[in-house]
Amino acid sequence: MEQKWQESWQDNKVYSFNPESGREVYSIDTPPPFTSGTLHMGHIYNHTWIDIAARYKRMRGFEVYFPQGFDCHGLPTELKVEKELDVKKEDRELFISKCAGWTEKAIKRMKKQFNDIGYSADWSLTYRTMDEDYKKLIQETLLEFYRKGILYRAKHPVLWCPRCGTALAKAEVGHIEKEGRLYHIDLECSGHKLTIATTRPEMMPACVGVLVHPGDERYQKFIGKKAMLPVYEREVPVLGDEAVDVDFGTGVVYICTFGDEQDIAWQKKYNLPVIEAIDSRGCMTAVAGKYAGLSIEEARRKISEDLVEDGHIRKIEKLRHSVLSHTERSNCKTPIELLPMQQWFINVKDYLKDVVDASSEVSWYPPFMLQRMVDWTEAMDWDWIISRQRVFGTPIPFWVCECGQIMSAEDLGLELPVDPRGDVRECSECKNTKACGVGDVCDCWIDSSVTPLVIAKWQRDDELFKRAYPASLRPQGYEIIRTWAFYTIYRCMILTGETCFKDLLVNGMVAGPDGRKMSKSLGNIIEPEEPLKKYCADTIRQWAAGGTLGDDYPFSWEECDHSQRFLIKLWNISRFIEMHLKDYRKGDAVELRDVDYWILARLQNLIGDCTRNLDSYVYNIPLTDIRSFIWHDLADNYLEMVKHRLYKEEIYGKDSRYAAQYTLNRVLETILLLLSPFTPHISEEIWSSLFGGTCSLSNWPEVDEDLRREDALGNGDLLVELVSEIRRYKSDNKLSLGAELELLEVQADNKVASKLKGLEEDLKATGRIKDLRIKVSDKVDGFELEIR
RNA sequence: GGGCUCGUGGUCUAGUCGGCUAUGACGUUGCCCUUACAAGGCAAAGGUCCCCGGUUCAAGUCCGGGCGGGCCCACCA
Repeated sequence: MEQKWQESWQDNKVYSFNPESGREVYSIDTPPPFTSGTLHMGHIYNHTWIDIAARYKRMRGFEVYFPQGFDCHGLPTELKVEKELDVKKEDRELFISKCAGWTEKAIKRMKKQFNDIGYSADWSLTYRTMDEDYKKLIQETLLEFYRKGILYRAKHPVLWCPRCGTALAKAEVGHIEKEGRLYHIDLECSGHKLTIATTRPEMMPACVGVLVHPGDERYQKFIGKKAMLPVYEREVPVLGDEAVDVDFGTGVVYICTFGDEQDIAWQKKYNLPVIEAIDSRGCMTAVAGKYAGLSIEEARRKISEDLVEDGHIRKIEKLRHSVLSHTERSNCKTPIELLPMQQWFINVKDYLKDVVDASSEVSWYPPFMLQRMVDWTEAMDWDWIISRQRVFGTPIPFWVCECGQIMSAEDLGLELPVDPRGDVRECSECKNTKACGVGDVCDCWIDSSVTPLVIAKWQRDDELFKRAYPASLRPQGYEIIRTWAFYTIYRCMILTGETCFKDLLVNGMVAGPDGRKMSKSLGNIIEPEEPLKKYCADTIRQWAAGGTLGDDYPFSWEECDHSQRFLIKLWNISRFIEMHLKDYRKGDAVELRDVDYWILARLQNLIGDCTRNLDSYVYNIPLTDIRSFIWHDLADNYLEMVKHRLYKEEIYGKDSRYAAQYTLNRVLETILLLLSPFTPHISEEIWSSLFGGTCSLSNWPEVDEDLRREDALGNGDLLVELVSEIRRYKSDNKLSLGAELELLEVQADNKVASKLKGLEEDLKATGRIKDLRIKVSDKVDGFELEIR
């Protein structure tokens, strides 16, 4: 029946945002998944949390603003279109339309998957980063950054992926540990051998200096001299610098433009020339002489062979080291080169303190995740390279003339969005028709890092913006704190002067059933189709709710089994209750018994605990508590202890039966409400047949303090304990639980005896006892039983 | 190397402000069809709470040190 409810929710627009309701808006800045064509378990996990939050807040009386967008641009789509549809990038317009078409289909599939788990987003609010409106807004923000002087174009060594043929941001690269070689190469220096150690001999043509530590006695004498490079017969200065590690390799390092970030720092510090030895395809340039045109790996092999042959190599040792590689949002893993290139940048370095301040204003769940943001921000030493040499992306709205003049779409009086690629304009400076539209597109994070503005309709709908910005909640995984969270906080702060969200809910990653990170090589990947085929959505949702804030969480078939069994149990409980509520009429005067007060008191505690936890985005504990209450307190104990009152009105009286009905009705009503955010389908199904109306739009239950009676808790617990003793006796004596007992004699102290006064009837009936005797005795502590 | 985080029966897990016999699930074993449910119920076995030290009347919990995972960052050219 889940599909029935999903369709009903969608068709009747049950969860549509209503700006007229007058309720306080609770807006959710949901993560737009990349449109790969399918959701993975991580999405199921994360978005179930989001949906629980949305459903809970709705029941708490908020007007929940719950859009779901899609992040469309990206290299994987380009690669798929090239391969599957055999369309070439060079045919730009066709290529882009094919990418868009492919993405449309992907979104359709992914949207269905969202609906399959009972996702309560308002699909009329969906945004897609490839839409014209969306690109328009992105370009507006870029122009604003340009006007503020934060967006600039410059030639600078950039992180370059030779395989993907594009510049990358720091956040897109990481280190991969690899087995490499450390080459010890002799250089000639005033009649002596000076031996450098390097992992990259192919960088030799770009060598512009040799460095030693100024305190290193072995090499002090060389400082200020010139060293002769083998093969190239070129002299470079020998310099002394504190940053050289005397213990690594030979303690002599050669600096090349550019081998790593340290080279950039040294080149700047000593004002050394820049030699570009590697081109954008990852091949050696003309300066490499006889190695020109070779790939990096070929050149490395070749030059090391030549150096060995000529006797310049003293030693080659194996070395495990980390290689900067293209690791994020791509399975490319190609080593990164640092190439000086004209690129577009956004100045972040001058705003890092503001980002830290803004991040600190956000309430982080769990709080320690703030530290990750602070660490990342404080370690940031590069501006953000936003240009990508790709095709399917948001174009950068500028024209650059050969003379160096830059003109924005605004300068040209053009309406956004624009696609300047291939467009040539007259330069406003030199008046030549040589201003070419920028051929690059934006980094995907440029698209996605203004989602709080997009959803709140920034500069489009001031009324909505006032109510929906800052977003109430930003849910996301910890792996994109340094990207999505960082960039969003930064850009929205620049654009609005405000921190863009109030609460930041951080989830961990979904691990495989073996507890290890899901990966192809471990063969432990679970696709959502698999569990969704076997279990229903309310089951998967319970699994997802079991995760803890910020922690990685394994997928578990056992947990699904248990969750599924719980649903069946709940179904049977409600069937039982429904059966006994057929003739129940609400509103008559009710005289509750001790056991009734007991279950109702426990229910009040449950409501309080659940509310407290859900308010701080903790889901695993309340779900466990609710399930335990239903299974054990309600089903195992309460139901068994009131059956006699329900079935035998002629013995126990009409009032007693009515009190039990009243209690059952109230308990069932409340637990369905508590469960609704977690298991909306079954809650709705039972609710609709028993109570009418829409469970998930009802008010969240409030604690009734009058029912929170300590004495009722104590009395009920005593009854549970006694019943448990009787069950143990029957179990030990291989009797069925329905077997009648001749005698139960309770020796009780005064305290227990007085508690038992209101429980005798229930004890006798539940235990099937013919003769119940209670004797007050000061010899016992609590109670002692004699059973026959 | 730095930061964060975790370590609880065979496996996973709860444990707030230190407080009685350490929670629950899965699995295992025995028994039982209880006028909702055998996809159930009742019960049993199973623990040096990673180790060492400290604070305290009292430590799984707080502090210090160590060991071992995980994640992030930085790197060694």
